[in-house]
Amino acid sequence: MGVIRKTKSVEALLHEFNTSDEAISAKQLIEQLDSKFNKTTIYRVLDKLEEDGVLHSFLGKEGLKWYAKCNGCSASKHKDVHPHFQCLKCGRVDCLPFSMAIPEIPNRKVEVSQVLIQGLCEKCCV
Amino acid sequence: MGVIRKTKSVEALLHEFNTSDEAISAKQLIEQLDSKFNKTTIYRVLDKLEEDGVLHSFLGKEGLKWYAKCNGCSASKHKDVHPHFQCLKCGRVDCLPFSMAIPEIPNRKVEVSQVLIQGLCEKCCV
DNA sequence: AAATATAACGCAACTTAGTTGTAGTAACAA
DNA sequence: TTGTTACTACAACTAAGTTGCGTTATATTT
Repeated sequence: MGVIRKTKSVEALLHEFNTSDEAISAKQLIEQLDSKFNKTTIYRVLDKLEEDGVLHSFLGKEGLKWYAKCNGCSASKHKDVHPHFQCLKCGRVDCLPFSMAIPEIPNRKVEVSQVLIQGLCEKCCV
Repeated sequence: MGVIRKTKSVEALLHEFNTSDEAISAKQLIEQLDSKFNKTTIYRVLDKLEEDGVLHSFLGKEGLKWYAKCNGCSASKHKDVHPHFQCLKCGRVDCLPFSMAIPEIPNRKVEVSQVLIQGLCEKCCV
């Protein structure tokens, strides 16, 4: 399937991701768009956008789900191994612009990988 | 602080981690020891054991919290960069016995890192 | 342009991992 | 054995995310 209809919620969410390169958590989107859309809608649209390969998702600290625009990654072969960076001070998350090599492991089949690096971001480092 | 008193719950939890090298999720421990201990107790003892450097924790898929015995990692300098492997079929999780180099990032301060690799484990690969 | 099919939506109720407050209990030192 | 206080159980809560379903909106067909 995928995103078929161009509805207001789809456009609003895409707009959020187009105005910034940072990752956005589902929680944050729900808070931000609370007056306009129901949280169920937001979760479902995010699911769809991920299925379509428009966004990819990952878990930040405390198990919150984050979404970011897919740049290199296709919907079919979704083997993103670029790390995500979460600032421990301001909470912001972004995708780091390089790949990390995930090693093959004897007798196991690697399918997906997630690297979460935590620390202080540029702004909070000063 | 740390684990001060040798209570039944502390012993029972340590026993679980000593009889296997696999990681165990908080959820699983609560199910397993449900008749013996309250879930609050289990969460609190796990916290303590982690503070003490006896266990380390990380998030698996779906944001569940997993715990595993600390082998190399000291309580003070807790920069584990060994990957964790979660089997997508049977759900089992373990620590992979090698370290991964987490790169330094310009203008950022890396503090902790987490690598979660998902795929098929030895048993489910066949 | 109206009719139709169905994808998408809002709402409310639910699920569940994890947390908090508190009064009672048990570990351990004196 | 007594006193301090760390630890525990219980119940009530929090919050992210999910589910079911009747209604609405999109896009296709006539």
